[in-house]
Amino acid sequence: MLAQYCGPPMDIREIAKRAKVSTATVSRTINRVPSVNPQLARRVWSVVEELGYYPNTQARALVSGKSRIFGLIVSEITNPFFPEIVQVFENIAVQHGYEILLTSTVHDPKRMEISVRRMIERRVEGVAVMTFGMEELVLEDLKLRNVPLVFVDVGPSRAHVSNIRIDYLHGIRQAVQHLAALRHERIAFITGPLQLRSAATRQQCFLHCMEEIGLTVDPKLIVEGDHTMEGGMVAFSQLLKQPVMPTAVLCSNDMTAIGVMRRCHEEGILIPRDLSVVGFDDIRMAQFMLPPLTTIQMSQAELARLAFHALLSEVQNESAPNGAEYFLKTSLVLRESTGLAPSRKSRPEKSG
Amino acid sequence: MLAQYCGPPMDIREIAKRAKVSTATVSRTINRVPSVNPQLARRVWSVVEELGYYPNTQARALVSGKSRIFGLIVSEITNPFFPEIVQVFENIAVQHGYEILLTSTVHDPKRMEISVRRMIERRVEGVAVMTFGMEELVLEDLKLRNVPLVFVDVGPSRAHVSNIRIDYLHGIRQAVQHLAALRHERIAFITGPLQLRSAATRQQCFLHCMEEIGLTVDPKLIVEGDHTMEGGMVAFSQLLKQPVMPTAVLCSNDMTAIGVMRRCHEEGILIPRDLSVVGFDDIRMAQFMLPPLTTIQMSQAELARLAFHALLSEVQNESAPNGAEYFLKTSLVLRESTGLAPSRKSRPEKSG
DNA sequence: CAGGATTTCCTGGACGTCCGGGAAATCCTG
DNA sequence: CAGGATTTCCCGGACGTCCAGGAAATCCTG
Repeated sequence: MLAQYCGPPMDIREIAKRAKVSTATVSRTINRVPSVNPQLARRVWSVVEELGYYPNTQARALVSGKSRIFGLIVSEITNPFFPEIVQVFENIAVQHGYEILLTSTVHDPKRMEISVRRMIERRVEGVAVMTFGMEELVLEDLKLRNVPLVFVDVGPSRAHVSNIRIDYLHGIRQAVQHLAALRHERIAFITGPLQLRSAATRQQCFLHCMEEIGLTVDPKLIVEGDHTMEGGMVAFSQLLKQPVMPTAVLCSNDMTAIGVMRRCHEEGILIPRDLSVVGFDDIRMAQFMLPPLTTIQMSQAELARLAFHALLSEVQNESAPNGAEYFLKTSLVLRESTGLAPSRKSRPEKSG
Repeated sequence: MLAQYCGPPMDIREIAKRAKVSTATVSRTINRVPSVNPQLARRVWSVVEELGYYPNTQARALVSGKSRIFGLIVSEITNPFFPEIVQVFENIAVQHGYEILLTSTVHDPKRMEISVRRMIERRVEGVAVMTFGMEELVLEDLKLRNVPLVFVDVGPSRAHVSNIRIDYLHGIRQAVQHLAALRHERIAFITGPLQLRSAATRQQCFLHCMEEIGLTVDPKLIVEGDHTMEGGMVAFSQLLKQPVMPTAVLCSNDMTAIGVMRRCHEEGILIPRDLSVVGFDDIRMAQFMLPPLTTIQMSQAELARLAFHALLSEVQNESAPNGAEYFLKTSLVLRESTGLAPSRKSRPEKSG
């Protein structure tokens, strides 16, 4: 039970006084150093529980030089892609006694700069940069201080800088071949913002996979989106202006695909009867769409796990001399937004 | 420009030495105390910039007794309701020089307990509890320490405990009257988990508003959901078993409504032709649905703002003696998931 | 130029914790 | 029971910063 004691000096000294031992003994007790007399330890513990004493992390951090905080930089928490990353990252962090300092730069360099400053001031032990290819200059500050970093896709090979390389090709190839198997030939691609390394890579993979199976890509069927739903709608509107419609659209991410679906709904285009749609990311929302979205999965949970362990092994000095590399696969998950290509003459009816 | 200097002791002492002043002067300089000679100040600043020095927050916290951290407890980050709260809360916090310690108890008391412990260890200056009516026992620990708290809906009137009271009635009344105006009479309600204070209140408001305009509520049309999409699907399946279908469904939150829409899609029930659906929360996803979901808005941004400022005025000792109260309105936003009630004769057929 | 009033700076301690070195207590051995 | 080897504990200092109080330098006034 917690006592009524409320006086300010609820510190290790107070505990020591009440347990009639020195502060050092209290310290060793709560840190479970074995060389402390069990009887004393019990006395200490009982006082600790009675007073509801919790050690002061900042004091600990100060003397140990370890803040036990990791920074986590994402581009936008409200982007449905990120919450699960945050969730999983936080879970694991807590399990390992770490706290996380979360920041969402809303693609704003100034916010990025501020957040880097915050992280340095709090003396984070490492930072996971989940912005997918925005190689930010401000991060130089962190590198100079030898703060371990982990990037996705883009990141220099350097000491204390790890990288998670994503195998976009695998999932995209599956998607393209899936569409091809369904007799699709005019396959459109809506890209992300091309300054994003990951978005550029996805496009290249698409082109590569099409070529691989001998399908030609009409350049007019490649349009640029911005990874938002609105961008997806706009991009798809452009596609609608084409003399010959594509029969399938592959999107650089799920939000784009959702925009496409929305636009289709407005236009009375039925998915998958008239058009097949494939997304990328497999955000949770994808399975909630009507129809549920076929998409290429890139496990957010796994990504978070990799990022955390990359940082953890850096701080535990198990680091590779020149930055470790981790790999994450992507793969197609089939749902209901893809179907047989409509024949050019007569549109086949959806069979139940 | 940052120097190549990388030695560990990058502290206030190092700056003092290089600027040939005492540490106190450096401290006062970076804290912008006016009583420092401008010439010295410039010398200090130039050294600070040159070395890229950032003061150590934990040392500051230790001596000042202020961690400049607020805790933020949400039920689930992956629940689309919360990311925007987190986003806005974080924004304002940073503007005020605060950091946030985020925790999502996944409705797990043990996780809640751990997170409270983490917060106490980091000596948070206040905690916003955004779990909507889970009055948690573990929070006693925080109250005992006089840590300012802010709750939504539920929370004792006590010193250092503020409350945000949500006016559910306003929005729900608008929704009910909107449906009534569209000739709906058999209106169903899918509740949330009833141990949640906010969910129970929403249900009561619904009943009240129906009675208010002389509509009777068939008890069979009140079914319990759990605020998830799956729960919404199950609940709606129950409604489908009724001899007479409702013509409209009001849901305790948007995810539930999305579940209903999904089930309708499977059953070939067209929204809004055969059934009108209204959600609650106005999460961003609501406008992405097909058709876009009519829902009752409870501004997440405003909620976050209120919560932050409640804590801020507590730490600034502008606190009301017995806990302040804040109020947040709700109101209907019309989209496309509601329409005229279908005539009573023709029941919607399953279209295959 | 003396004397006091200000301004401006520095010294020394404190915040809460942990660590190294050494002192005291305990045990074992002969 | 003496002597040494362990175990178990305490004292003093340190982490990086801020603050109180006092010393030094500067200014003003008569």
